[in-house]
Amino acid sequence: MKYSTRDKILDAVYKLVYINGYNGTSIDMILKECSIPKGSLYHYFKSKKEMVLAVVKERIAPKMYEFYDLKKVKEEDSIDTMIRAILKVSKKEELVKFGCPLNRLNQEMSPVDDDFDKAINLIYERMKGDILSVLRDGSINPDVDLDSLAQFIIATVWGSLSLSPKHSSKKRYLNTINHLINYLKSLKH
Amino acid sequence: MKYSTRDKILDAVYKLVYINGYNGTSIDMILKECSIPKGSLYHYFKSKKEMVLAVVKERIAPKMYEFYDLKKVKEEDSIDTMIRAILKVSKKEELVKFGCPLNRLNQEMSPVDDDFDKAINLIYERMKGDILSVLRDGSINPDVDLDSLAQFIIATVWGSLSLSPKHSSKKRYLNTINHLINYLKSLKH
DNA sequence: TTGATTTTAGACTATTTAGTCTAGTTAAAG
DNA sequence: CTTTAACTAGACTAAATAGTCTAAAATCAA
Repeated sequence: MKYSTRDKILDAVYKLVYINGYNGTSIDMILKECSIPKGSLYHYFKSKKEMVLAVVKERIAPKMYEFYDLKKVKEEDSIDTMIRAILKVSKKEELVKFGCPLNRLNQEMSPVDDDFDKAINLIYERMKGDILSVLRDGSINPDVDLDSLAQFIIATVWGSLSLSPKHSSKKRYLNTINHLINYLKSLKH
Repeated sequence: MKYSTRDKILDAVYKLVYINGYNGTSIDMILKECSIPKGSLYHYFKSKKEMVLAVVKERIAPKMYEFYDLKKVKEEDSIDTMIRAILKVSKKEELVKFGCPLNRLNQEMSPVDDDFDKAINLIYERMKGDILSVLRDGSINPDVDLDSLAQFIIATVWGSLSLSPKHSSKKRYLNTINHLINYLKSLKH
């Protein structure tokens, strides 16, 4: 299994854009990071934007589905499944340290570029759908609106991860998110 | 009361950086936005970075303290005060549309620049302190950790505001944040 | 092996970037 | 009115930016 040039590029761009943002990452930084010449880069991608959109689809999306993978943490009770997924996030060091890569790019690019907005929202909607389907076949108090609850869960996790990157820690995340867990427990039927 | 050049610059930079980010805002964009020559800009600020740091201190900070101003919404019960403050956020159109300006800049700059990290964290800590002092003289269940609760409130509000700028609305914010309000109510002693 | 295709290589270009510099203008202070 | 200081004006510079282009090298199919 060889490590293709295209994969090398996508990995480097993922890493650099995650930390420096889209506008904070230059083509030269990317070339240096993965030691390839410019010709190769523009052989695989027709522009910087196309390249980063590819990263969204081929790197960020799978990571998001994996981070919040609900099948792997399935419990008998749907609330317990959610709680396990939320706790599992704390084990991903990069998430705790730098926040959610999708949320970061979303904040930078969605207000100024429709293509990013669409690509990112697609992932967001699927995540929300995944959460919803877990919540639906659970034992949740029937007068709770599940759609807004799914949204609330994502918003709270993202928000907790976004508090001051430099001073973040697993412990801080767990302390914050503990309130979400308490709330979820209170919704059990 | 005259509208000084310096104020004009700070207002323009606030607006442009809010939407386009630090790296997405060029000096030329700023000059165009407020129709002043380059010489004036560099007369008042020695660099782009100094200028945006001034915006953080003189524009973003006051706005944050105002957005979440707890004195103006004071109720008898501290939980009710918090709830009113959280609901008041929905009335600020720019917040609902583009998210929290402090959080946006924080995500872009804190991981890559210590000066921004410090300036932003100072504001964050003061906000947290303001919230804490309200929570403390209230009727909250004594085994609730107030520090992490304050953090949870900020994280949840910021997270709710950051969900897909383009598709945000007052209604969506209120739906999401309603779960936070339910949780806060459940903490009453 | 041969011929075609894909991939690498990096010099080059046009534009944009932050920031400098000097001369001119306006306002304030005496 | 005069002198000094604050401010405006924008041409200019050096570096960085995204992207182009042509030629060479490696890979693949016959």
